[in-house]
Amino acid sequence: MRGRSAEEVLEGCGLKKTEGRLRLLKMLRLARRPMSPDEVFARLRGKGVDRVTVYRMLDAFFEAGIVHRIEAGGCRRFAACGRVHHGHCHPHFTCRVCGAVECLSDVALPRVRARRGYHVEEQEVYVRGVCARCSAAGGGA
Amino acid sequence: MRGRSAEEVLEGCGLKKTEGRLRLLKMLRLARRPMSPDEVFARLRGKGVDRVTVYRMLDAFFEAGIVHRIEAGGCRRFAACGRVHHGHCHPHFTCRVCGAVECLSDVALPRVRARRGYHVEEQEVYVRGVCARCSAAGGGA
DNA sequence: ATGGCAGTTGCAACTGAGTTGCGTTTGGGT
DNA sequence: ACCCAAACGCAACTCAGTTGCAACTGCCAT
Repeated sequence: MRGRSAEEVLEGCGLKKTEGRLRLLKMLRLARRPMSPDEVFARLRGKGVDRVTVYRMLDAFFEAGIVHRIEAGGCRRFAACGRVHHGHCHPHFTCRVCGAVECLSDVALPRVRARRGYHVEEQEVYVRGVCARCSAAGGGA
Repeated sequence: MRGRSAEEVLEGCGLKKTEGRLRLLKMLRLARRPMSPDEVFARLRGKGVDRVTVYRMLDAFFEAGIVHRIEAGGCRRFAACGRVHHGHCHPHFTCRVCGAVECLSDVALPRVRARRGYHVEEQEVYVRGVCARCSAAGGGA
């Protein structure tokens, strides 16, 4: 996925290249961290994009596998952080102080072994704590 | 915590022993699997317990550390599954077919190492798939 | 035992994320 | 250029969870 333009990515998965989608996809790729639908909507405000459309675009991206979805921080978040597909997973870190969410793409993820008879399909790991910036600012106290 | 009566548990953490709390705590301990506030409310229906009170009792139990809270399956769930305290964690399994959630208390949980400067406080692991019963019934197909 | 009060509860109204229905617009294949 | 499924905007709705407030009740001190 990295190295391909937003246009190519949309084309490659059969999604129409509308102005809103291109804008959203580029935004997510630049953000490099999971964004909530609300954050997305706030940034698109004034561009004539509806709240519902944001949800639908994000869902479409997720369905197409070009974005991954996490549930951290009380609401859903979406991220385009390379090599994304269904079932893919890496840990996500949520800062208790500033609320920021990050993908720990570089952290190895040990898979839980299934119990007898169980069929594991995907796995998510959420880590909560204080991020480096807030720690340095004494926010962890 | 195991081996102590519900009354002793409440007493031990400074919570008043009201009829509703005792009933709820006993229910959670018998359930042995995470229950959503709604499931709890459904079971207490007719007992004159308000929906808001259910939320508040669950929060109080969680604050007191006698119950743990997970976010699996789109809504919050609470479980009293022994040896519970803040920051404690074990994987939780959600069945894609029947929606049931289980604690995998017996599964070893490898901890994610923090990045430089980060301060990890708690970690949750969610596993999604098909449970043994649904697999056997062919639900995973 | 009883009096007081902080902790707890019930009710009603609210919030905020996400969904649904439907009529209109538009990308892109022919 | 034409057409139609896909995409969009709007409005109204659902559902989980929260807040404010008045009434009630464990439980501790007297």
